[in-house]
Amino acid sequence: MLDSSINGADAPPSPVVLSLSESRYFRKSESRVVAAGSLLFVEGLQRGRNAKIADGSVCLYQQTADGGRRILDILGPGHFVGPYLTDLADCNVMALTRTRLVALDPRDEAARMAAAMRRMLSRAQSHALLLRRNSVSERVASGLLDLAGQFCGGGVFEDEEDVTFTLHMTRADLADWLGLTLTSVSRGLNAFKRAGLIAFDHPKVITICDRAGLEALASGEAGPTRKRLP
Amino acid sequence: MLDSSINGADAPPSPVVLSLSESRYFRKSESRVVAAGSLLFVEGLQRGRNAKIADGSVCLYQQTADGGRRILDILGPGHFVGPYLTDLADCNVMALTRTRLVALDPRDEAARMAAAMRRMLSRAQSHALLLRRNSVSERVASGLLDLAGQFCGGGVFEDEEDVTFTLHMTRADLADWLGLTLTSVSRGLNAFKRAGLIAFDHPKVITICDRAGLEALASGEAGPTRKRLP
DNA sequence: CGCAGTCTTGAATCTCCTCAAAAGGCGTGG
DNA sequence: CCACGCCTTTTGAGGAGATTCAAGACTGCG
Repeated sequence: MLDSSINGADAPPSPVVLSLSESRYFRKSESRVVAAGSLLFVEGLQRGRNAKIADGSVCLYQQTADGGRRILDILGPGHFVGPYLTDLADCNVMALTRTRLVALDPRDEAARMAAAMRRMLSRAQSHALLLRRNSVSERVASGLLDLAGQFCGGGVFEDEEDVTFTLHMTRADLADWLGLTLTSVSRGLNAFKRAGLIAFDHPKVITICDRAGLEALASGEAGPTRKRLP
Repeated sequence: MLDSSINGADAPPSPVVLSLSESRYFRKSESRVVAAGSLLFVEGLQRGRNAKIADGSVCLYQQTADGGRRILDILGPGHFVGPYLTDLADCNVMALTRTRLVALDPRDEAARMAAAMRRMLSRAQSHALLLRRNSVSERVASGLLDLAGQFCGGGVFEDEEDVTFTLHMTRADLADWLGLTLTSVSRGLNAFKRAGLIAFDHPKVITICDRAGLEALASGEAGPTRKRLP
């Protein structure tokens, strides 16, 4: 699913496995392009360097015993990856597309990592809250808004114009992240499309047309189909 | 729900709201008993002290706009509470029973908080993984095992003997935490009881009889009722 | 062009939720 | 001490929504 999902114009034939602990690949103040589908960190790797995502997209996942993958989070530019994340709960990080990482200044690495940890904790709690709600619409809408906020080009995401971004993942990955099935995600996206909330011709290029409507669905306002606590 | 759920033998008539930022209530190397249902931190309180739970039970929750509560986590002895948690995502901490807190030695507070943050991030990710699985059995089994590990008396939880612990929360709180409804939790618990996995006469005192069986259900092995990725 | 993987869509099943009512626990007050 | 009321818990019947199974369209690539 995740492997070979993106078609880089000049991507190397085999994915480049890049371990940040190998300094020849990654030195201070050096940036390096990582091919799509490549593992940034191999499982159990203790040593390594923390780095900031400059461009591209990365997913934080967990390998299960039966060979399946559990996507915990999708991280775009501005997020930090590295041992501070992967050391904890035997998580791995994988690039979903061509991703450029930049090293951190060792002088303020500690402070950056503390802030990144707080940010990731907040994201994990928000995601847990999202998964608590059972509705497909809420989950898909929330996921789209999260991705739009991360990949909407400049990062402003303020004006009322429609924002377009590319999904660096398949429907199956999206379903994995949102705790749904492939078919449910597809149905949800197409329902939003029919309702005029979003638009897409190519399945991977999504345009958000009615952001307010999506936010209403994401917060469970319009149509609390199922349970809601008083 | 959360309020006045526990009947302390000599609990004060009205819950004691205890803010750790008030040094007269909480000074270094001083421990204090907190009555059930009392708020440890009021919403938005920025200042305060981090502390370790010595005894009792505490829940980390989020207040929603419509007045509802969303329980993010249940924390027992050994966990740390304080601004490091509540500052992040407008979370609150509330005692579920008589809880004793102890202050931290300021010399190693920073290291303790970093470790506590990692631990909470790991827990949040695990909980998100749990909520991704839709089955009632998996969620209830996982929740019981988590609570048993936290409140099983000594903390060993290794021997094959049955372990008994008290639920410091109602079925509704459990359902809130696990992303289910009250009735589903009750059904799940009674199904486990009928199956001989657990036992309880009093609804709040649970005995785990077949831990291996619970773990099998928690991991989704026995009876993947719904979706499972290949 | 054909193939493999991805995406869409349909129909049937099944789980969980909603609504509802009854039983049990707990503290209060007579 | 027992009755009463409040809250919690249990259990039933019904229905809505998601999943499962399955087949067909689309994209990208060799």
